[in-house]
Amino acid sequence: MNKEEQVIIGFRDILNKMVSLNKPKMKDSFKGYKSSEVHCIEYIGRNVDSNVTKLAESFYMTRGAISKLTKKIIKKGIIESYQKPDNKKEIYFRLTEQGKVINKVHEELHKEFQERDKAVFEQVTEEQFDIMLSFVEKYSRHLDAEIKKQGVDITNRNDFE
Amino acid sequence: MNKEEQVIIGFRDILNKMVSLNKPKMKDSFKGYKSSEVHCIEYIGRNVDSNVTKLAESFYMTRGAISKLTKKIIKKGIIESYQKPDNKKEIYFRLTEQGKVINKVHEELHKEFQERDKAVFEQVTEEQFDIMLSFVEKYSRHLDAEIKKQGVDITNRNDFE
DNA sequence: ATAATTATGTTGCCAAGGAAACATAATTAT
DNA sequence: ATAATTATGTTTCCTTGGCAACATAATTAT
Repeated sequence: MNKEEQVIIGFRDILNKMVSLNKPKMKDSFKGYKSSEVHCIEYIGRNVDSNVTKLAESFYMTRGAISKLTKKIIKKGIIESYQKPDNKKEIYFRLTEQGKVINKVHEELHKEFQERDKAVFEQVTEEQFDIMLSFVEKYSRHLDAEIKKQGVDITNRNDFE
Repeated sequence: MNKEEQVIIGFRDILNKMVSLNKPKMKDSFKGYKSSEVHCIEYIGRNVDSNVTKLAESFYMTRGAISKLTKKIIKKGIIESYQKPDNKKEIYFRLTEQGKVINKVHEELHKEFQERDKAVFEQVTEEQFDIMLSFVEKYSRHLDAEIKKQGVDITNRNDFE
């Protein structure tokens, strides 16, 4: 296996391991809420005027799936939808008070995860971070260009190559 | 967003974009076979004495899911199972002739993907690769240790934090 | 030797999410 | 101004895969 593959597969494994580790904790902290729901809350908490399309693009999921997910958490009273007077098409989401509480807990958990992995990141120098970020940006832009070239819809599930 | 997050989220996006790009190509090349099936074929082609458990660990999926998946592609005649005389418990898989053909096509496709992204990787120096690989290895080992510490089962789905 | 534990694989049930068809609003072309 | 195209969101149908209970084989403890 060459180094290109090693980097990609290495990061895929890291991401999978992080999920394996974080999911049970998430479950404990958010009795009654699914992790997908919590992610949704997180995104809506961070981004004003979130809508189905933006969520779908960010999560690499279909609009259909997001539509169902948001409907479910609206019913639970965690988020609410609203529209703007000059646009009858787009439907935006924001957190309810209850949602803000959950988001707070989630942020705490995030800090706990960062704390857990601090030892690893402390060993990484600024320069090394920049090298990785530069690679990420270049590769991401390259893939964006290819996606555009081939007219692909990126809103699909993540099960990796 | 700090650099730690940027690196992780950046790689997550890259992986998702790669899937978005590769999936349609896979579909075209393997009419009748799902991408999950092709991955399974690839793994079995590369690793002798593959079994349900090893596949599950490699794909971060449950044994149950792999059990169903392998049963399906056995029915299609792409792989076959066998056992060893001294072990009545473990069931191994190998490619059939038909499976080998598919695997060949898949390898070609892989080369095509590498060719597509060559421009990006050519810009990465050996030293930069090593920095990324060193990070990947350290982080991976750290997560392994945490997983062990918490007694987590890693065979679960990949939908990222 | 026997019992308890662990490893491996399978099955049924259920939830999550993709695909595609659809409805409606907004934008662009003519 | 009108038609065609594009963007956004929803719904139905179906597949995938997790979960948990289970069966059986192998290993370890007693």
